[in-house]
Amino acid sequence: MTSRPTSRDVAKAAGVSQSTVSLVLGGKWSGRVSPATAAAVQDAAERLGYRPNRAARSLRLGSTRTVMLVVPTLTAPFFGAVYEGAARVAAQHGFGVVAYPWPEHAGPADSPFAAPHEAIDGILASSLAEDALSGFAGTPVVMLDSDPAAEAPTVVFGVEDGMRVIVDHLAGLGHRRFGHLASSIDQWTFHARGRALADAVAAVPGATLVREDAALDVADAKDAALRLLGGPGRPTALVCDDDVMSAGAYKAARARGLEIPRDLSVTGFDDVLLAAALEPELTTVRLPADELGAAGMDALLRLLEGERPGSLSLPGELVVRGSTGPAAVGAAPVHGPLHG
Amino acid sequence: MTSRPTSRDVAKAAGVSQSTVSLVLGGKWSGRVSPATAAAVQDAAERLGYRPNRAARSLRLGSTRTVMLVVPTLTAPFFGAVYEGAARVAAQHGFGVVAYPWPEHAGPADSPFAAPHEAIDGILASSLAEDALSGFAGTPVVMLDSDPAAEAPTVVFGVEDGMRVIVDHLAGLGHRRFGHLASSIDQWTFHARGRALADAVAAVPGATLVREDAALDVADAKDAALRLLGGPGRPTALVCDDDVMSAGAYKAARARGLEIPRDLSVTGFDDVLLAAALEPELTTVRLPADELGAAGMDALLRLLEGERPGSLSLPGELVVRGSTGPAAVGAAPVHGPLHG
DNA sequence: CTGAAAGCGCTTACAG
DNA sequence: CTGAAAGCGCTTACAG
Repeated sequence: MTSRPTSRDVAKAAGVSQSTVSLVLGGKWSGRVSPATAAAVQDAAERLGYRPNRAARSLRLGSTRTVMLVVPTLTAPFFGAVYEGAARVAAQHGFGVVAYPWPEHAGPADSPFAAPHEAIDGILASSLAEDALSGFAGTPVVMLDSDPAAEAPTVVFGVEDGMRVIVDHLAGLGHRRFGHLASSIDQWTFHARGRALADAVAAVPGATLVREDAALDVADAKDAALRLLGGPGRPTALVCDDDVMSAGAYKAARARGLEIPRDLSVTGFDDVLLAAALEPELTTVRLPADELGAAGMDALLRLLEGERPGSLSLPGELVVRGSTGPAAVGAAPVHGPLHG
Repeated sequence: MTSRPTSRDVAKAAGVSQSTVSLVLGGKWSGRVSPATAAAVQDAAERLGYRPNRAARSLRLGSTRTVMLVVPTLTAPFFGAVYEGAARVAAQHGFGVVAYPWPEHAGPADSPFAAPHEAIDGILASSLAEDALSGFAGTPVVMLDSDPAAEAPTVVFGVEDGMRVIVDHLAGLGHRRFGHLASSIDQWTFHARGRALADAVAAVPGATLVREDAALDVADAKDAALRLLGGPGRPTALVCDDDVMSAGAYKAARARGLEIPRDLSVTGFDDVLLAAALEPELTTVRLPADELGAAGMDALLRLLEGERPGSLSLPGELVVRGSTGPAAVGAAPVHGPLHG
């Protein structure tokens, strides 16, 4: 046999009909096919190396067993990990995952979905605005890392807890003057981080917070950090929205002649490769991106089966490395609340 | 009409047969359908928002218009860029791309391909050993970033030129004692880099080269760099196989009290995010990963059309930043060839 | 417990 | 220049 065997070939080999093959191989034979026949079918299928034709099945069933993962970019290691987690779970259920990078600046108009829209059963969307998917009404969707108040089921990180833990850590080291190196990207997670940080700092007696916004790249973050470190009463701790921004903070510190962590503590968020590559290594909150993808795919699969999955929040974990240390007593002893 | 329109619906709306719709929409109507009829069909299709059902087309045609991209990991930003380049070109031809991360340690046995094998037309494999795809005899394949001597068409980077340019740059700065921080990963590109570096150094009169191997992570690279910098007559320039390894070299330098680039020059390879995040910023060779993906997909698409695409080499580009500088005269003036 | 038949939506010879 | 028909490989009522 030169070409791939079909269910008809299996039927012939097992001496049964095509329907019986379908029943047995689809696992729906209990009480409908005799065990002996079922065994014969399974044996024949294995012998011939039979694998069902997905196109035929899709056509018949009206579903493609393919879901689309929409991410801002695949170039950030974070989203690569989301994909891997999602694809792992999908594969266990016989689903494939097609990734679609959707850059922030692309509107629904120039959507890259034109083609694939037809060929998917559902959408997993990560770190997108709620209305970005407006063209997809009717397609089941699960939102990752975005506003849990949305209609669709969501899976997010507990960024609020993450920020709280960072502030606790820094406050415990004696820091009271905080700077927030904030992402200017309009995404739920960054809004949430900003709010959580402000709340956490407000809960520390005598603590202050100043904030500068920057794009998610090293150069821009450096400029913003420079501003943060410029004035009198400069922060003794810089809380960054993201590890990449921390790299900018490091550069600004060096430019100002500040040594980390002696003169300045810096924290990140995400714990990507960068965190361990920096010198000193970065204290940050580890966000399990692959678990985000896996949990999201799990929810989407449930949704496709008619269930109504609830929303979920995955905890981050503080990883203390070398970039945080005791607040230098008397460092930059200008205005701003004093403390012992 | 509540469900998606089919070609039959379009036919009815345009007052023609299904065959005519297929001919017109498939662009095969020149001289077979009158322009007026064709226009009517196109109009009806647009009005109804008709989009062909891919499953049905796949079943009929026996091809899925889906290709698989196999990469070692999607967590490295490099491979994310390869995917984006490949997916862009594929989309222009109505093809989808499914990514499959295939970790180095996974043998053909525990291949994740079990399921998707059936549903793809071709394979784009990046940075894999030639025999990794042995289970896929018969499926058209294009190899990326791997041995051009393979049977399959390949697209690679001109790593030899890249190494040569690095050595020229360093030699021009007066360096003669080179250290090679080499990747221990068994991939063509690293073997090629190693050979090219050795050749280039051999072409510099009076130059020497020592080598240490390490895994592609910061900590392991640091240890190897420490060994390289340990002995007498230590290298004045460290050539790293990869930007990540350079981060390890930086740490080793600091641990040894060497300042970059005053006491030690360091170069990377790839030019990923990390290169600009390090302090000082890294001199490295930029490898256009998205172009690799795009060129590879282009070749694969040709292959699927029956052409026989040739192999291709994409040039890298030296990006000089702050990590390289003049060799300190008299630095570590021990044995090893002397020079003015 | 098992089989014959219909049909998912397309494309492509084939007949007119 | 246009249409009727066949068939890709499945799954699922339906009949026995």
